[in-house]
Amino acid sequence: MISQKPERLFEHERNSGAANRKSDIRGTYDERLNHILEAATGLIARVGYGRASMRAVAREATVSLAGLYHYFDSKERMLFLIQTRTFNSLLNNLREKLHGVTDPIEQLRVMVRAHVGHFAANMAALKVCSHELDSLTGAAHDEASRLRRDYYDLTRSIVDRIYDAHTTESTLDRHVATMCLFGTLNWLYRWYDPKRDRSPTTVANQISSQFLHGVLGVSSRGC
Amino acid sequence: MISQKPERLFEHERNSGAANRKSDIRGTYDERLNHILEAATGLIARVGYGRASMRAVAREATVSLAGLYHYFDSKERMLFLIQTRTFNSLLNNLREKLHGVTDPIEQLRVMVRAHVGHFAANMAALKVCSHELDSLTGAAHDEASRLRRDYYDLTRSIVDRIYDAHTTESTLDRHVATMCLFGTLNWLYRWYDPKRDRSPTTVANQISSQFLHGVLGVSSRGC
DNA sequence: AATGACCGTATGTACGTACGTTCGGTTTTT
DNA sequence: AAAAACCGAACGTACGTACATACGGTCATT
Repeated sequence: MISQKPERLFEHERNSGAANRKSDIRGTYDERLNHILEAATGLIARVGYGRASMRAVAREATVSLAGLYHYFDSKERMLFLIQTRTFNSLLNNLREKLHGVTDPIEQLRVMVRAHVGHFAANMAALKVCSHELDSLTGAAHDEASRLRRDYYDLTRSIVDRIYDAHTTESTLDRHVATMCLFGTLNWLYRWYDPKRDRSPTTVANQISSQFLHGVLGVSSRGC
Repeated sequence: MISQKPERLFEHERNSGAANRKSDIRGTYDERLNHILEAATGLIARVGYGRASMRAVAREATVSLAGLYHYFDSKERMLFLIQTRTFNSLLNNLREKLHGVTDPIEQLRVMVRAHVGHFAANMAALKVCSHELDSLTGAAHDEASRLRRDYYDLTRSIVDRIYDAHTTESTLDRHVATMCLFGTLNWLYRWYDPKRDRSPTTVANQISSQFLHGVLGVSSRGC
């Protein structure tokens, strides 16, 4: 675990107990942190992490430059928080949607649908996570990688089950197949605009269908 | 067209005619420019365009900082040259390999093989082209986009022919299908290491097989 | 009920640094 | 001697971060 600053997130609520707080027009600590992170996410998605200066983030979030450093002690930690939150919500969302689904093929459809849906609802965040993978260093990079790895493992286990259940013998490498899927999904931010293009569900259906036929069709059993 | 500095590239060769040049241990103008661009490409691929300082590029290319500006008048133009050259060689290579191939399915196999092969031989350059798409601005950005667009159009025309020849009616969006393929290909730089993993040919075969089965299998005709 | 120590939140300002670029000059090549 | 190639040193700027400070609440003590 990494922690060195307030960032209590969900630890002891201030003004604890009383639901009616008179002060604090701007909301709780977490709400304000969220607001800042959302502003930062949008800006980074637009201009990239390197070119997103803390001054610009502050302007975007209507906070003073120094005020930012009350919520995180460095720019890199800000990016870390963005990535961590996004990946956690991606993972939790997927685990939840997967609950009760047993057919591997349906599991994959659920996974793709969840991912595309999550993308459509959080384009900026997913763009940042896809594009700024290596902007973190040291322990922060490791922890973010661990989260990404969890997401991969979960998806990979679905792919494995599909192979095991439907394929007699196959020349396809499962890692390659999984990475192809991730490529398709992580590249979305380069071209897909849910507002302009077909609906997330439609796109998700096409992606899973193509992937499933691609993987199953290549096996010696045909369709 | 964009040009405003020497960058003669292939214009009047100096030392023309004589193959035996006594001077110039360091080679012709183009050779030295290439050397610098290659050094820059490697560095940018490693640390990203934003963090690749001109000082570091100069060090990497064993040129003085000011010496760089003899070859291009700005950092952005350096990136532009890298992207332009890579895309041009990608396109020319593909057009050449496609020559004489008429079967659309074989055309797609050729395209994927060419791309993966080109990637394996120029990992750093393709990484830079995939990752720093939007680091160019203005006219340079437009011209790079145009090249990318040409590459897309060429691939898209193959996909179209596949659909037209082998599909009676299909619910699949051709643009989506093409972008999925590009996602798979452009994401290679995130995970594929030809030295460690399976050979480029093997990976290319798997990618094209999956894609073809994915696209054809979904059509109502089955396999 | 009033006091005062304390904490969370927020700000303005300044520091040091690293960056892209330029300039004037020197060396090398033709 | 002219031109091309190259360089050291500097300039201006924009950045991340640190510092000193201020305001408003909370709460134990008086």
